[in-house]
Amino acid sequence: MIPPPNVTDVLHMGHMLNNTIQDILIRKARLDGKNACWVPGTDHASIATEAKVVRWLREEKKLRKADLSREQFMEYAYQWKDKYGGIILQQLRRLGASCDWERTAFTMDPSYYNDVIRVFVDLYRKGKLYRGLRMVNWDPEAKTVLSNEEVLYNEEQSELFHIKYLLEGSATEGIVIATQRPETIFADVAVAVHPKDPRYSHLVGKNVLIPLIDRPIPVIADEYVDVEFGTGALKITPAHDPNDYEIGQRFNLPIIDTIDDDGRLNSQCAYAPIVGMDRFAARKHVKPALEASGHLVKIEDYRTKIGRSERTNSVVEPKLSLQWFVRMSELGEPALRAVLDREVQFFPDHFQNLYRNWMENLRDWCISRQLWWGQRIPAWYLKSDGLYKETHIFVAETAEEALEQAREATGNKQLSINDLRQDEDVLDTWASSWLWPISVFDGFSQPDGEIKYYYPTSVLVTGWDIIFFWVARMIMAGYEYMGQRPFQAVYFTGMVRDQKRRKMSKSLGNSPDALKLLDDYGADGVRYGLMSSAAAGGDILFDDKLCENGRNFCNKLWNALRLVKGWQVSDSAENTDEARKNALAVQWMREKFKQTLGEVDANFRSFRLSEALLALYGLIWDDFCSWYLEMIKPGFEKPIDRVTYEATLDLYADLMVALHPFMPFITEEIWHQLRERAAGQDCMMQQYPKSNGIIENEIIDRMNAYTNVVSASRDIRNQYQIKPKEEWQLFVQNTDSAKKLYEITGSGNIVAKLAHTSSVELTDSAPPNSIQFVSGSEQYYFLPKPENTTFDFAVDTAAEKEKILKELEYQRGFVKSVEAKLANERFVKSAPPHIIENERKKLSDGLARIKTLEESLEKIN
RNA sequence: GGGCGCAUAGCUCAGCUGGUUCAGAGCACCUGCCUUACAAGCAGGGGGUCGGAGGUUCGAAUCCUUCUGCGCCCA
Repeated sequence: MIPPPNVTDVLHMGHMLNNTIQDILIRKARLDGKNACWVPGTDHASIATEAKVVRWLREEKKLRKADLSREQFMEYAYQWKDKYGGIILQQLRRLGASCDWERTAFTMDPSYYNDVIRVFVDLYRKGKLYRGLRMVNWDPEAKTVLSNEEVLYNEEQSELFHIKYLLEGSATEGIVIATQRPETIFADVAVAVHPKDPRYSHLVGKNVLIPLIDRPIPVIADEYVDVEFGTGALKITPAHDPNDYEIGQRFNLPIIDTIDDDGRLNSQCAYAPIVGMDRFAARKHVKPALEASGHLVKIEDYRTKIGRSERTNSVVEPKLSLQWFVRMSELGEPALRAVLDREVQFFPDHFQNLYRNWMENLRDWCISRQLWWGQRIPAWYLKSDGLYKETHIFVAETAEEALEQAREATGNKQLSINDLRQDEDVLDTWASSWLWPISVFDGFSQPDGEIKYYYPTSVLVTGWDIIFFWVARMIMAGYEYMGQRPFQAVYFTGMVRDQKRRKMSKSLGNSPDALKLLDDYGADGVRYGLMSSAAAGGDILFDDKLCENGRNFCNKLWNALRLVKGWQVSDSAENTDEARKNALAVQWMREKFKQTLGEVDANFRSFRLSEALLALYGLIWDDFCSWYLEMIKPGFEKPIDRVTYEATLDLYADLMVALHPFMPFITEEIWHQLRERAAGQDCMMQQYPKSNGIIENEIIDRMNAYTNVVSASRDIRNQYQIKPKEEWQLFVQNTDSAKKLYEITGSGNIVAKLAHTSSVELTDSAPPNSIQFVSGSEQYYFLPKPENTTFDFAVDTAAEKEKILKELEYQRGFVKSVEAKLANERFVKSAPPHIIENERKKLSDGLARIKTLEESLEKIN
């Protein structure tokens, strides 16, 4: 499942990471022979898009939203969407995203829109959707509700009033509360203290009187109260503060709403002198009154965050308003169980703790938004009831149906559509995107169609920041409407951060230009860069350097192609000997490939994609390029034998298929360059190489021994400043193990070729003037060819001796620890057999090595 | 206040079921090489005892407890 990006989005780092991961999974699935489907699309993103449209209207069309009708606005909004929306889908193609483009969906497509409405009606009929009070951000100037995003918080200077509420029946005893809003004390319904606060415990349960009006209210105890803040006593005003509202609900307290839509005190306010005044004027008025009555203890200067309307800059008033809610209790239960039972598996799995914590504390979901861009709520009210006082609600998919309901309910057959008013609000964006896995396969309108084939889907890839907004709700919708999970696995990506660990965002301006990155490093380079350090769930600190690695890797791949394609191929008979010698390298490379594929497969199964990529990177760069190609590379201006050449092309092509999910462009290109391909034959449609079959560890160990000898001789060249290309001689002490090591055809050739020696020969005695070294448990001698008398060098015996002594010391310590382990009865008794076996082998290898080292030391002496 | 996570090389991070594929990768650094695929490269090299303390175990970077220092989410 693709998380649909907002229709307003342009490609940024988060999208690139997210979609690269999805593309890797989808390409791998395709190569594994599965019918992989990846539905792309966009989300209408009500708030973000509406804000953009409003700005566009203001700047381009010189129009204000307030001057437009809803219909006009929507027309403009669709115009905007057609012109500027969905750019991101084009940009995703550049990244290589192999979506099923003909399936592109949009959460406001007519059919999708209908699904959302259908679900709303259905939930309402099932009693899982209701209308209730909720605290919203109210702009008293614009007289509109603001979304959280439209409220700007800034520190401002304010005053904290300490006001004494007298205990009922007492002239002196009382409780002092601290508030910034003395004009709201007439809406108070309680005073709350912390249950463990000794200062007030004796007052809990008693009544205190609101100053100036002397209305009694109870003193209650609640954990919410901060003992440190103010006086530790909090006035509870459910109508004018969200937290107070919560406490009021818990204690079943009444709600007294004293402020009208325009910010003026209304008749609910029992203190007559301020009724009709603006809230700030009222505050000014209350101050001297409290002072005169002796209730005002003191006023403190106070800095606090004040929320102001983005549009009018007026101070936002928390206000209770009627909103639509989805009842979460029943929906949440199966969704929680699904994750706990691993019906839906999270990667990394610790996110299920976060999920559980949230799901066990579910609050009902407010799904109405005071916007126009979105699915309009399909609820109608009788106009005669008056705005916001609706007692008759008709929820239906169409206005006609609602009218029908209204006629029936009122018994008035004469009602017309003009007597009804449709709810002005639209639905929360997530109330459409939670249906994505069902709706994109037409699951609601054609329940027996392709939804049957594609649902449940396999994997969802998304950021953990929307685990509640989106993931949890899709799971809920899945069980509610399909009776089963929407996906088997959820892969959580981390956030892309910059070098200072800040989240990359447009407002900070710290996000690299995604398109420029693609230009600079190529899509494959960027994909490599993103993936090489992106373990599931972990944030990635993005650095261009990572993409540089990716680009360099592409370059490496390309150069290897140049090398291989530059070879002349010979079919002549004398090359069969060459082929026999090369067979060892070919066989080794195949085993190594198989071994790595095993790791890659395991990594894919557990979504360790960066591990899989790094395994392939190492295989291709080190094993294939640095070792294998050098082993089989023909001499200057010499041809390569046909057998080895063909085997190499096959290996190379298979490597490209294996790497293809990660770097689709270059692998496709190289795959085509390697051989003539029939039309329609593509790398992306091949079969992923199989890791099955037993791995011949013996050949891998053997090759390890050879490459160690090569490395040791290169080290010596470095030390003695011997030119890499200068041909020397290499002898190995004639022992049973040495004979065995070099009995295989081609083994000596490989070592001699890579170490640039004329050959590797067995010798019974140390050749004079040779440099000794030990590799594995063999003793080697390295010396110039006899004719190369010009070469002037002296063996640094002291240094050689020191090196051997150091190595001896290490090996002896090593053997000692292994011996101690094996002598430990409890170890031998309780450790699994293969561990013990391994320890025994370590011991014998170590002992053989010590023996060789000791002999080597003697020779030097 | 509740919850989640992190601490391993100079930097960014891997390290799965506890055991020589356990201390690893890339970058950075040092030495030598423009070697007839590749200087965006090649060949070598130095560098960490796995945040501190305790415990479980024959055996701990890995499991448990605790402390310290960070980061995030919810309130």
